[in-house]
Amino acid sequence: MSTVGKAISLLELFNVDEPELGLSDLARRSGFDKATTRRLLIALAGRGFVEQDAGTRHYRLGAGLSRLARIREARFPFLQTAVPLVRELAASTVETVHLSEFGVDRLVTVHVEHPAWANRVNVDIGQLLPLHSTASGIAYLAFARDETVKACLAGSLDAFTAHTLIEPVAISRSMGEARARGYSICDQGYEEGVISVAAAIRAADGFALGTIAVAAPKARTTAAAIAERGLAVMEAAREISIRLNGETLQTLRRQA
Amino acid sequence: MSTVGKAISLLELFNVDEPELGLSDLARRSGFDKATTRRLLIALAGRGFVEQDAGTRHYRLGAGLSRLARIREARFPFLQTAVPLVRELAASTVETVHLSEFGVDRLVTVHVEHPAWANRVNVDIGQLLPLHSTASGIAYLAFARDETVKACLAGSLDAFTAHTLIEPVAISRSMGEARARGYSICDQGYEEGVISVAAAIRAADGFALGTIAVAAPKARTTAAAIAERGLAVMEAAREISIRLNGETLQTLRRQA
DNA sequence: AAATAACGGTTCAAATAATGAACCAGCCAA
DNA sequence: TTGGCTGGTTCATTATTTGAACCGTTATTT
Repeated sequence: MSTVGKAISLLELFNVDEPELGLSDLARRSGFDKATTRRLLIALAGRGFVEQDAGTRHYRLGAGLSRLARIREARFPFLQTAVPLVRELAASTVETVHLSEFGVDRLVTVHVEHPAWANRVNVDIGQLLPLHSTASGIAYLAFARDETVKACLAGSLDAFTAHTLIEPVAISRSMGEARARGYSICDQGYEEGVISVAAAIRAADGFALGTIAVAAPKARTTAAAIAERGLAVMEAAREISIRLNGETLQTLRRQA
Repeated sequence: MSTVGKAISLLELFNVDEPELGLSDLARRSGFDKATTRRLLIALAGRGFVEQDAGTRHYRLGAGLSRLARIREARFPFLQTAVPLVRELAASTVETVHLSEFGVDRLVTVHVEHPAWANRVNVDIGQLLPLHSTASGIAYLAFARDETVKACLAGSLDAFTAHTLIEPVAISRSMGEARARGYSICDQGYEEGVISVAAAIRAADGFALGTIAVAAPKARTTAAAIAERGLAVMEAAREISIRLNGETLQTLRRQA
C-alpha cells in the first residue's frame, strides 16, 4: 500500500460514533506501527487534515478537509441542490430519506433526514453502502458505466441477510427492472426488516452520480406505499438531476 | 517533504476558480515530476480524494473529502451552527460577511455571504487568510493560545499594503485593543480600500477556534458604521460560541 | 497534409524516504 | 512499588518513491 493510502486509511478510521481517537488506538486499528502512525498523523496535522486535542492528546479530523470539501461543493453543488428535495420527500413520506454520492466502489451517505418515529431506519452520515445489496446501489448500477457494473459484479458479493441477491444474473435482472420502472426496490437485502426504494441522480452525460432513497421498517409498509414512494423518489431524483444540469433534459434520456 | 505532504499539496492546488486540473498542469504547479504526480493522484483517486473526469481526463477533488468533512461536522457542527447567524449579519449590515476556522497557521474561509452591491468585497470559500494582517486574524490572535501567537509573530510577516502592521509590537497592541473592545478592526491591512471588523468564536476552553467578520469598501464606510458593525459582529460571535458550547458561558469569560 | 508540440500515461535503475523494535517519560490503578 | 497503559522518540535496516526517457494520442501550427 502506498504511503498516501496508509495516511488516508488512518483518516477513514474516524466515524460519527468515534470522532476522536488516540495514537495507540489508531495504530492498533490500522495495523501500522505506532511510530509510523504517528509520523503519518504529523504529516496530516501539518496540512490540517487532522487536529490534536490539546487536553486529551487525541486526534480528530481537521478543518483542512472541510476546506477542500467546500471547494468541491462549489463546483459540484450536489448537497446544496439536493438537500431541500430530500427534506420535502422526508416530510411527505414520514420515513428515513438518505442521499448518497458515488465514491470509488461504494455509495457514500452525504445527507439523511430521519422521521420522528421511534421505530425508524437509522442511517449515519458518512456511512458506506454496497452497490449490490441496497436500493440505492441497484438504482446507481442501473445507470452506471458498464465498467463500474462489471467491476461490481466481478468482486465477491457479501450476503448481508438471507434475502440478499448475490448472483450476478439476479442482480442484473434487478437493475433492469429498476431501469424500466424508474426506481429500485430492495426488500431486506441489506438488513432484515428494512425495505427501501431509490432512484438515481444523473449527471449531464446521463450516468448516475448518486442516489436518493427512502428506507422504512417493512412491518408498517404496504405494497401500495412502496409504489407511491417509488414514484416520489423518482420524481425527486429527476428534479435534482435537472437542477444540477440546467435544463439539458434531453441528455438525461440516455438509456444504458 | 513527506509523501503524504506532497499528496496533500496536490489537493491544495485546486480552488474555486480552478476546480479541475490536468496532469501536466498539476505536475508543473506542484513542482513534482509528472510520474510522481500521477502516482500520487492514483493513490488519492483510489480513496476518493480526487476523481478523474471521464471525458477530459482532468482531475478534481473527490467525494471522499466530503465524506470525511461531514464526519468532522457531525462532531464540530461549526458551519451548521454559524451559518444562520452569518446570514442574519449579512442581511443587517448589507456587506460581505465571512466565517473562518483556524487551520495549521492561517484562517480558512468556510462560508461567505455577499451583498447585492456591485462594489463589494469579494471573498471565496476556501480562501486562506493570514493572521497578522486581517481583522479576522487579529480577532483570532486576541484569544489564541500563547504558542500560536508566538509562532505567528516569530515568522516573517508580509506587508500586503502600505497599511499592513508588520512589527510584532504593533500587532500585539492591535490584539490587546481587540481583546478589550471585543472585536478587531483592520483598516486596509490586507487589501487597499477594504475595511473590516471581526470577532473571535471561542471553544469551551475559552480559546478561539474561528472568527466572523464583516468586510466593506472603505469609501462607503463611516466610523459610526464601524462601531455599529463591531458590536453586531461581536454579538454574533458570542451567540455562535454559546450555541457551540451549550450554556457553559462562564468558561468563555477566560481572558488570555 | 505534414510537422510540431503538448497531452496523459509508463518504465526501471538509482536515490530517498518509510519503517519498527526498542527505547523514554508520564499517568493511573492495584 | 509494581505493572500496564498512554503519547512520543530514535536510528540502522528496508522498501518505497523518484525521474529521465520513453510511448501513443490529440490538438495546434506551419
